[in-house]
Amino acid sequence: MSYPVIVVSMTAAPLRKDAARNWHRIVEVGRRLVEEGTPIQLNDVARAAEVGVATVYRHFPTPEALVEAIAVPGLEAQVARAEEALAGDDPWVSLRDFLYAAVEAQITDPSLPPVFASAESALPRTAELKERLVGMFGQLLERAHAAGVADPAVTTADLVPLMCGVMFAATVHPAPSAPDRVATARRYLTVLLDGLRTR
Amino acid sequence: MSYPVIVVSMTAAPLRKDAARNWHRIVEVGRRLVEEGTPIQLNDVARAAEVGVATVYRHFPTPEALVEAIAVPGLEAQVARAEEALAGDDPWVSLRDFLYAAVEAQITDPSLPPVFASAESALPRTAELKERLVGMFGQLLERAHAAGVADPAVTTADLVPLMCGVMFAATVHPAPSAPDRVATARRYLTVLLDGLRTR
DNA sequence: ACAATAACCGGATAGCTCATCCGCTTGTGT
DNA sequence: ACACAAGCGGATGAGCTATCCGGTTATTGT
Repeated sequence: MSYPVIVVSMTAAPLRKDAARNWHRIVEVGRRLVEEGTPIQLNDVARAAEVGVATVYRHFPTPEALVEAIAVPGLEAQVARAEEALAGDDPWVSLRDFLYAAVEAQITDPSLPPVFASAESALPRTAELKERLVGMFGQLLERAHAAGVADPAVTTADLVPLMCGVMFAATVHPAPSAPDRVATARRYLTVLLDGLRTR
Repeated sequence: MSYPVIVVSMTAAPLRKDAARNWHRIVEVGRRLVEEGTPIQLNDVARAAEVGVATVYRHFPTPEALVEAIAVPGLEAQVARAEEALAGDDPWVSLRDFLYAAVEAQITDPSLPPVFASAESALPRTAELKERLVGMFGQLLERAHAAGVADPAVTTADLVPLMCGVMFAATVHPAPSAPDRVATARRYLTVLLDGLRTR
């Protein structure tokens, strides 16, 4: 998993040099742990990052907050994809392809699912990205509704839960290899899309 | 939530009188906790059941084991329903109605979802019930396949994960009231069934 | 009825994880 | 160079888990 580095203009916090260094170390370690599927324990993160425990807790009050920070590049990538999708002209194809890409991203990057599954965010940056993303989800679905190709009984508010459901279904009894998990998730999404499409 | 009492002929263990009494007390407390959504802590259960900690751990080595014991009546009820469904003559209607009932049961009885979500069982009784149930799921789906009304791309092995996905989708951002949650779950199952059905 | 004995009880306790507090250090602006 | 704010880190206590073992209770055979 690697994303293009995007420099964000920090509106609020001009972090001190050592603080920034530690922040990066912590996120680095966190990313490694998330990737290998280890459940995140903040004290362990501190040790692995060669940083005091309090430093970790200062930056990230809970493991979820750390996961959110780790998820930010992935969320940004999704936003970019959603923008591309909205630029497409076939509402159904745009929606479908975006959702396939989303599912694949969520399997590949294990920091994403928990962020979508939890209702509120610990980090403002994540909250903002999620909100934008959900908005774009909504537009994509609205377009499909307007074109009469998507079941109007399924609303914008349903889309995120349904996608979480697909992810969950594909990982409850997890397939051994990552490619298998992607394939399974795609299959389940196909079923969902079939159910979503009007005929 | 209440089920008819079904006396099971214990093949292996004729429990001593006091042991049986404690077992019931523990399960009773456990059921109450599960119903009110409190995460199960075995030491708390012991205190609430007015029983030693070791007694609880002896009967149920892990919280999951206790949950499984609590889920048994619910599982038995599902088996009964599945048998009824298999007695029906329209493959699609049987499958559909059974799945609706299953979803409703799983929302109503919070001990059920974790049992289906975890791959292996701590209690032999639960393992047996789950196995039977999955087998009947399979038959129901097979019949639908044979009648050409269900997408052959979705196999028996997919059915449980997909149902778990529906459950998850309906509870990620949980609706306040239980009836609302049931309604949501039914809606999501409708989408799944639409995607499952061949046209 | 009464041992003998096997099954069972229960709580004290050791090991472990979590998260906070506070004395000290480091970076930053003047 | 100095002052001071910002940040550091680990010792520490609170809370939870699960085991061990001395004592108790039911059961079985006579």
